Amino acid sequence: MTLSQDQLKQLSVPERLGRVARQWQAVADRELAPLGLTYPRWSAMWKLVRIGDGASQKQLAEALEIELASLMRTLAQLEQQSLVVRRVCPQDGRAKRVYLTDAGHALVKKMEAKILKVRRTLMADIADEDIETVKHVLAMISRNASQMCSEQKQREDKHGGDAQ
Amino acid sequence: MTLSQDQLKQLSVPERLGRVARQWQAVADRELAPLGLTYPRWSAMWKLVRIGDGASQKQLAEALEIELASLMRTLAQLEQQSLVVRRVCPQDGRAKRVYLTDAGHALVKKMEAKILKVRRTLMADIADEDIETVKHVLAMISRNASQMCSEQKQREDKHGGDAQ
DNA sequence: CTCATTTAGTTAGCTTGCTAAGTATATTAA
DNA sequence: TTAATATACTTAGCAAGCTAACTAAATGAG
Repeated sequence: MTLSQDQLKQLSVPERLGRVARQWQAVADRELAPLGLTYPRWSAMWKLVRIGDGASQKQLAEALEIELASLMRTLAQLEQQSLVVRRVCPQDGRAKRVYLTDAGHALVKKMEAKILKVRRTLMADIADEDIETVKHVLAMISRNASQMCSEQKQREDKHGGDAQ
Repeated sequence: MTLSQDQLKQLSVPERLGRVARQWQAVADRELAPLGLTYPRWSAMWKLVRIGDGASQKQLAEALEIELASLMRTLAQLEQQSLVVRRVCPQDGRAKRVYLTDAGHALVKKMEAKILKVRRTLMADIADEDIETVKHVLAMISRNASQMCSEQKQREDKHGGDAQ
């Protein structure tokens, strides 16, 4: 797990992203484990509070930037732990709204300090303006990736779609 | 897959890391798919060439920054595709050295252009000094995470190890 | 030399991301 | 109204990271 400066230098940016993301997740996971939560579970609850209790599964998935299908399992687990409930939306019979239970709300309160602690520790000694630069660069990469991705899809449609 | 600037702003740094890493990997995966390769497979071959054909599995895993156990599956697949072979090291009967086959070498040559294309595209319009900043910040986070991780482990050992 | 410890590799099984395919409800067009 | 399409959810199964537990070879202490 320990990663020397030299080792890190040999990795290109994209490789480092995945590596550091995994590392961050592992640390957070370990910190939140005593509450009986894993990274995807608490992050779903945390995000739900931020976008508003009662959001639809679809909205929550979008906010978390994961596929709806990926969210299903996590919500099922949280529901089984009686931390959230899903109820059909009265306005739209297809949609289901997600609500924290009382136990869920209580747990979110306990989570908060730990999440902030992890974030503060991992970001220690990093200048604010450097963080802004990182955010900016990540946004650029993300945009470039989205663009390249749609170009790739077009290409595939061309080749698969018409067999000229 | 498309990610608006606004959406991205709502994600905190660690969340963005995972998100962007997954995006990068998806794009690269799609680009390399015509060669019959997935991200972990070509990146193992690519790294093997860079650290030297004939490195041990252990060394390769370290260079890739993944666990040896995670590498096993990938190497087994590559071996089945006849792109690499694993042979017991004559100097150390425990270790196995990994070598590219002729087909493996040929494929690496084909990969190169595509990998560089992806990297160039995703990094387009990003200033070199900003990239340096990103590398630096990622290294800091990584170090902070390693440190926090070992503290967490110590805590666990304390609690589990001796029941004082 | 012999036994204990370390190290490299391996297997098995978990997690959580993904895509693809299916169902039920809403919406739109004819 | 009815049929076609779109949307929200769901299920099933794949991919590749991880840890834990095991084997076999090497190393080191006595």
